[in-house]
Amino acid sequence: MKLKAETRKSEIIQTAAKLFKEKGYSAVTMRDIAAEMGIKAASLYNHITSKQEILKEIIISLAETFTLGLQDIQKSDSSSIKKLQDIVRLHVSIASQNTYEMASLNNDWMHLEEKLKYYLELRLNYEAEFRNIIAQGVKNNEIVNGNVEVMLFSILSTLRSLYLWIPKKEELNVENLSEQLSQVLINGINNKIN
Amino acid sequence: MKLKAETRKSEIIQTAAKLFKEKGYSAVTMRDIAAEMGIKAASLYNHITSKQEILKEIIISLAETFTLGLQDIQKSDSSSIKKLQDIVRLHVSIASQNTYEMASLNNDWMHLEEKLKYYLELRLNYEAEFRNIIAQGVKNNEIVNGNVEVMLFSILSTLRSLYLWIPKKEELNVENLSEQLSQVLINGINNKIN
DNA sequence: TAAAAAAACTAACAACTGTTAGTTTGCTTG
DNA sequence: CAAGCAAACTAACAGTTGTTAGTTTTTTTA
Repeated sequence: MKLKAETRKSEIIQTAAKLFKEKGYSAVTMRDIAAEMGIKAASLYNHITSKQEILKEIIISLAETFTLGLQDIQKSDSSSIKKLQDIVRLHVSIASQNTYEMASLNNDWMHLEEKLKYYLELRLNYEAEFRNIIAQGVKNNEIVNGNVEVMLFSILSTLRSLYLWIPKKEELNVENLSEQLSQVLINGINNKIN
Repeated sequence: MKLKAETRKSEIIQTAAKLFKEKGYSAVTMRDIAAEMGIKAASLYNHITSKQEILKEIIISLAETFTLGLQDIQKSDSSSIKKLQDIVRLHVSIASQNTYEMASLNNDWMHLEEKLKYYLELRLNYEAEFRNIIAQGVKNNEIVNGNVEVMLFSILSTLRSLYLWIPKKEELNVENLSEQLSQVLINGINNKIN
């Protein structure tokens, strides 16, 4: 049946993502993935067409999830600060449910072949929309009149690294972490007494 | 002569680091490195003992540079905020001079073999010292009384990602970028009018 | 329970991997 | 200019890689 095949395929992808996080795409062999599942490498090909397909499925579906999430936020008529808080929550939420896949998205995108161009489009577009939200906030006087690129880079770097850090938190409360992270990213850590 | 051999060896390491940044350690072959230098793979072995040695040299020397830099800052009797500004400058400075090597440090450390344990020690120690500086600032009331782990993670993630972003800046003024980055990381981006 | 479908298996391939051994080239120096 | 040496070369190795073909086992379905 199609449904069961989909299930087995997704098990392979999940297993692969886990190994990709540990050693990177290139260092993981089809035999590694098979061994982790307790089968032989050749058996994988009953469910997938190539190693490359696994990587593509991991990265593209995750990248599209981010893109859709950001579009929703952008459409809303919230304040710029509120939009940034929503973006933080988006990243915490996605990263917490996809810690393995996030590693491939961050570190192995360059090994995409046919889909590389499409991925780069998604990423560039994502960054441009993010930048617009910050720039709009500066115009509004909601956000301090500083270097927009530095703000974008700073926030996005932190959000993109979440997957490395979330697994170490024993109790993960998405709402709580998002709140704390927004606080730090938006208001800084300085205790301005003056 | 010893001096000339050292030079050729460091050329190999630099070439390798550049390729490692593009595709990761595992995806770069000795033949790739050789081709980039216009020689054959076997010739590399007149200067280095293994592929593994190249990675070790890249990562360990960079990690030690960070460790030494942080120790200097820690020793000083500056305020906690000033120490954080110094750490930002340390990272901007090192990252701007080692954009290739930073990629290996961030993404390929798990492929270290004999030196893996030592690397993990250095990293854990670095994070602990960084955490202490923040915690001290909280005690001082210099830093807001929030979640120290979140602050540490947020700042360190940004600093560790600098190598991805610095090459895109046409004009790189270390002092200037450090200043702007400190501003964002420490004071946030919120334009508190109230 | 028999047929069909899904999922595993064995065996093998051609290409590629890091590395070694032995040899040749070309520059430096006495 | 001859000797010595650094640095390149060719050829080859044993192991690993992704993948295919063909076959057998297991599970599902009628």
